[in-house]
Amino acid sequence: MHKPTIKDVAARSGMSVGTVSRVLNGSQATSEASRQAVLEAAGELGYLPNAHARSLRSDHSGTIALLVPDIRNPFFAELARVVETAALDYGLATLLCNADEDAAQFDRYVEVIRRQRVDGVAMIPISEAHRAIDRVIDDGIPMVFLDRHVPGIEVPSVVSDPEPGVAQAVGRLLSAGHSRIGIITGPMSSSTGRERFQTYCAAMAAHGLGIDDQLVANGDFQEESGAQGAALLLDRGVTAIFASDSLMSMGALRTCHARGLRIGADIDLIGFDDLPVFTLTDPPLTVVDQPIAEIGRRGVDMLLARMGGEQPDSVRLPTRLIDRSSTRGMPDARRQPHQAEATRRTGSQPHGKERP
Amino acid sequence: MHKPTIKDVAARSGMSVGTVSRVLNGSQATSEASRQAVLEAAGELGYLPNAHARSLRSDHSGTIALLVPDIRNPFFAELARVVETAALDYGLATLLCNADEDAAQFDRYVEVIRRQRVDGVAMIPISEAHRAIDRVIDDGIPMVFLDRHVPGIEVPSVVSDPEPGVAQAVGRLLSAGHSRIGIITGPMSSSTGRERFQTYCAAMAAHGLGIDDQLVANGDFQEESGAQGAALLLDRGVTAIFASDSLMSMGALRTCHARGLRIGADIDLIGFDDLPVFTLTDPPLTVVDQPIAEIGRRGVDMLLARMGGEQPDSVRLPTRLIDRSSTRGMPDARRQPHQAEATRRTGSQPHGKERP
DNA sequence: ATGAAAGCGCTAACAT
DNA sequence: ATGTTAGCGCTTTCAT
Repeated sequence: MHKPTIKDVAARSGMSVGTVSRVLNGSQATSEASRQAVLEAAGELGYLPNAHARSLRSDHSGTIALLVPDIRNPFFAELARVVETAALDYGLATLLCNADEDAAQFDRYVEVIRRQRVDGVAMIPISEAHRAIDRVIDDGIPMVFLDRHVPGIEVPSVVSDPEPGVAQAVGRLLSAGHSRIGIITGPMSSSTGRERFQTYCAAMAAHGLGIDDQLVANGDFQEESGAQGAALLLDRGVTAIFASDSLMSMGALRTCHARGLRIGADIDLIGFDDLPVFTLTDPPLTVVDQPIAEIGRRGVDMLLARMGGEQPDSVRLPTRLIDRSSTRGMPDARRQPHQAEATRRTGSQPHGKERP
Repeated sequence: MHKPTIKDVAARSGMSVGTVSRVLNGSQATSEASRQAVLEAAGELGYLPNAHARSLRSDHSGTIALLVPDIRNPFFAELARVVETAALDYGLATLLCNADEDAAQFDRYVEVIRRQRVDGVAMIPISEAHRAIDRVIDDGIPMVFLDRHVPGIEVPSVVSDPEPGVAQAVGRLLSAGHSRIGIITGPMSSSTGRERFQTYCAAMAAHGLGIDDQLVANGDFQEESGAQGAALLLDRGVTAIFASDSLMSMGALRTCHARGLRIGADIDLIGFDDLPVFTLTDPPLTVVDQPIAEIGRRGVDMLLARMGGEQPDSVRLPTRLIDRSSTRGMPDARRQPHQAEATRRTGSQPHGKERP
């Protein structure tokens, strides 16, 4: 019940605490004999160093914080897993900070992060939390942004570039004969919301199509806003909908179902972010996919570089379209949707994120 | 950049560090005058206590660990959110430990937990990690089990009782005319895998139906095993399938789709665990639902009780059937599945977990 | 009510 | 190569 300290190990091994510390940390030279003695004593005692004592002295805690807007969002859950696994590979434990879509909770977690003296922070920023983010920077805690960036804040980021995927999506819809293509946007306060909207506008413009207000419904990345946005757009007579994230895609799906609309026939729908379940929805959903695993992995690498005093450059990773059955250009889709999907799935694993 | 310490606050306020500490912790008596002076100085300095120094001295860290098998599993993601939010309400930060379905990673995290001297552990145990779990207990770290329990380990748990939901599920299938009802089980090494299987057997027996080997496919709570299990069961001529978790339900769904089977007509399917997206699958899925939010909340309450030295009793929370369209007893379901669902959704919010 | 001082477990100088 | 020791920032006696 009493936890052995480094003193106990020293006593048992007949070495001094200094030597014990040195062998345990692999620092400096130690004789093989004392190494053995220390390791044996530590093993027998079941000694585990007290992380707090170590942090207090050495000023690094062996932990990073991951601050996400909403862990229930499958995109962030997946990202959390990638980050946490990559961090553990570097010997770092991850403090999960889930803002739960609440700026106040975001602030509370920033305070936790600062008290806990974490070695680094991987954050999906929300712009309402500008103040709190500044505090982290002022504290000098190394930080990287994941998925989103905040203009005016000098923090390296790894985000995806919506352009290629969105251009393909709009192209897909256009070649299926649509011209009134509505969009359910994310919040304009987030870089992802803005950029997905802008690339959609650009893609439309590239085909000579302007954007009028009738074509855009403002959402907030939550399912409910997707459902409402779809309803709005449908009432305005759009023939195709592009939803800016997975939760809003689900909302749009729900609205179409509720209205008895056949997606891919009566109305076309393309989502943003892929989820395993989107191959099983009615119908399987065509989506713009982003490379989550790579965002997470490179994010952690970047954070480690920052922790090492480097100034890594921000990176943008490309998105791409995954063509399934929610666009009418696939006439057979309604009849044998899953056969087609099942066949395609045996091919290469895009971004390595599909389940085995 | 240099972080102010309690000494800086003491100097600035003209008080001693002892008084500053007392004011900051609200412990013992302090005069109103010194209170003001200290608080003002702390505010001006932007002082935040160093959590490590505090932990080292006072032997409690203000953190708990949450050890989950796989954060990508939506069930655990939701549970993580509930636990983390409840913990924060008590001023506790949550260390996310994602075993990633890997016993070795589970062990590594247990070591992290022990070094970090967390105040408590909320764990979804995996039986292969018996040894690691024992270490936590030996260390005297307060712990509770969530979702699963491990026979022979004396740790209070909050789990759901599959019986009512599974009995309803089997009853539902039986009254739809089935007799060859197959099950895709979870691993028998987990209490949830075992109990869901046992309650299924009991429900079948209650109706005079025995279980032969042909009716059971062994799964491991992962999607792939659900897909394979469904294939196996289908080949053996079952007419209905019960899948023991949400990922395996998705796998079963996938297999049925790939074979061109119409669920709710050619084959009936009931899953375990509800997910928002299951209202949108083809068809909407009938499931046994468990009260995740309550499991998480009561788990944290129980952990706090343990941390306070109490010996709380384990609790079991009931499951229940959510009847959607994947059983043939709903002849209209195939035609207007979502209309029906949409209507029902406007009713009471079961377990408060459906999105608004 | 407050100050002085010990000490939590550890690492890193500084000795030797 | 190893021992000795100061001190990281804080809480908590023990005095006063």
